[in-house]
Amino acid sequence: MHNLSIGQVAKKADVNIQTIRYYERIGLVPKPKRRESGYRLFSPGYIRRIQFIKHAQAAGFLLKEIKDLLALKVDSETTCDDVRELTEIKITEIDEKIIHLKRMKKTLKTLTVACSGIGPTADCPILEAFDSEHFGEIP
Amino acid sequence: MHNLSIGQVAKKADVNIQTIRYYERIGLVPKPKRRESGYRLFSPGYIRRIQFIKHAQAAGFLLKEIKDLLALKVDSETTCDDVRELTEIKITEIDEKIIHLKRMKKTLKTLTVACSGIGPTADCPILEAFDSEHFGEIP
DNA sequence: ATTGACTCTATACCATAGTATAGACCGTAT
DNA sequence: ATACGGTCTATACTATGGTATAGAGTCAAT
Repeated sequence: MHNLSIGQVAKKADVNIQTIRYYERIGLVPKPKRRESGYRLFSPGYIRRIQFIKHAQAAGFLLKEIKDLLALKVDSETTCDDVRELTEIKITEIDEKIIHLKRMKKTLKTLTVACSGIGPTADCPILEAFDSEHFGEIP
Repeated sequence: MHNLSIGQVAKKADVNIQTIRYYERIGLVPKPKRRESGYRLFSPGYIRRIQFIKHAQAAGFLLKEIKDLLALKVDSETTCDDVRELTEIKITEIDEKIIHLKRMKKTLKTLTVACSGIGPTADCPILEAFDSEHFGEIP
């Protein structure tokens, strides 16, 4: 089996048909060949390509960044080090997100501890905190 | 000073004018009074309301959820416990996001370690990993 | 009275990553 | 030959949280 229809690729790569067309539209995958009727014809390598995208996405890369990654892959001028650099930037970004989330969590945790759970919302310390001018400051 | 123009509120609450109109549109803030000319007239309490929204947002709540929070605040039937429940759900969500990010980070970290940084991208272990069928599996 | 700053509405646009739909056309099995 | 399913393009819509713009009208100071 050589050429696959878009439906077959979608099934094998476990993505929506529209997603494949979307990837093509934004230049994330090359334009496939076409039948005379206009139907797309995909070589089996396309499935790998889509899985590559999905894996990189799962690792935290945006489609735009994956596009860069794929460009590096093709460009013989670039080295493995370029890829590693992008990966390290991504790690830093992830670290920043984690720090941010931890800070949010800490704030909420403090508020739930202060909240007895009884009484009307009018006296709720959580809502009061959101109302405070000093919200988020370290006491 | 009693009534403020939208520009004054925007400045004091440190948000964009359009943001205030947007909040009004989605029902996050009540519709303000109007002059005869149609100009909005805000009571000073509006500034607090917008700051409440910004604080809750900084704590990780979506505008939709903040709307719920504000509804609880007004409803005399609900108790402080309802607020705490939403807050605890939010903490759980934040935890899940942190776990997800840590997993992503670990994957990328493993890949950078495997990458010598020298050689062409064709031999890059990071790109190879994204190409692998076993990506993300624990070895 | 006129200028300049402000505000009004409505609409469109940004990023992000798709999904859904309409209406037309194609491919193949019966 | 016709029915059914697949595919085509183009466009609109989803969620999220806004920002930008056009063209009209208003306010206040000079």
